[in-house]
Amino acid sequence: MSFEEKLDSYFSKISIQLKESTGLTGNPAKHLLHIYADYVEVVSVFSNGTYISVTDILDRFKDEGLIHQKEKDSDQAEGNDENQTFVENIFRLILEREQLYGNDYPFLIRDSNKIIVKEIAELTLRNKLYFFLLFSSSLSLFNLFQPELTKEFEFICFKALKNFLPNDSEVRSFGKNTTYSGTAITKIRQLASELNVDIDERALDQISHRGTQERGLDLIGWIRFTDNVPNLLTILAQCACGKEWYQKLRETERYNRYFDFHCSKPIHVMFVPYSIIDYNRSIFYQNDECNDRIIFERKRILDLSKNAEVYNELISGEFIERCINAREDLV
DNA sequence: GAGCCACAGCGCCTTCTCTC
DNA sequence: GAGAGAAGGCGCTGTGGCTC
Repeated sequence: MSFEEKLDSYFSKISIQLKESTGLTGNPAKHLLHIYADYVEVVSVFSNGTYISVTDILDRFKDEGLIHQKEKDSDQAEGNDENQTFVENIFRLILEREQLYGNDYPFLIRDSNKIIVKEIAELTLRNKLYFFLLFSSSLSLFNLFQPELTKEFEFICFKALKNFLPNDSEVRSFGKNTTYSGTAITKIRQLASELNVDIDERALDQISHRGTQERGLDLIGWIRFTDNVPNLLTILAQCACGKEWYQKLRETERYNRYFDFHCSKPIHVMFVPYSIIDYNRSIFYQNDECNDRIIFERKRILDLSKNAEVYNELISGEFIERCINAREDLV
């Protein structure tokens, strides 16, 4: 199916709904408020110019089975209060995002309990980049476009890592957008040659000789010296859009065994499209998952996307434009 | 084009933890 | 201690890229 056909198919019967597989249905997971906030933002995108309120989201959660009716009437009043507080907390988080992202935030908040997308004419490229990251973190809602979103997320991360490092540093894509070719072993040898590092042949021998993909490394960046000693500041990066991104945190460590970095250990980093900054407490949500890693999440990626023109290079841009202009019947 | 591999999502099952 | 929900493990499926 071509991209155009996918667009037509998707927008002919559009429906935004939390699926059981997201792990967000059942009872509300209060430690995943940031994921629910993403969902509210997505619903708002499809509301086509109308405010989405706390009450709208409460009704929606009831319809989707996230919020259940209590068996006893006596428990229902307490349950209603809990549900109201839960959704209000989501909107409180959204309000924090408005402060955190400033002009890059593509939504307007009114009275702390209503959200709407900015007027289409007022949306900047940086606002649209925010949408791209939001949709990339909502793959379960946009399953049909998963290949485009994940591939282009890696492209955005490539640009962000380039901007993060000094001008004369080197950044390579080793994942879906790679310029390296051949089997995984061939690609790793090419990379080792560029880095001027020795290879641990025994470790490399553990890789399937028919495997072609990157073995957990999506991006690599390093800062060059003019000498030829492979004692470098090296960044090994993994990009992940899936809800369980934290399970991929250690994948780049394989390269500690493949390469002999002389007298130095590379820095392992993770790029995720999620907005996981807890603005008030100055920590990450799910911070227990990210030990010993530098995380580039939605805010940091957006900040590092200094040239928002990169949005115009995205195939997904057409999808995003259609989303902004779409109206979901259920809202 | 077939076959292989990697990735991400999904569903089922088991185990663990918490609440009553 | 029982029951419910959460968490983790495992295998399957669909998709896409690559080699042969």
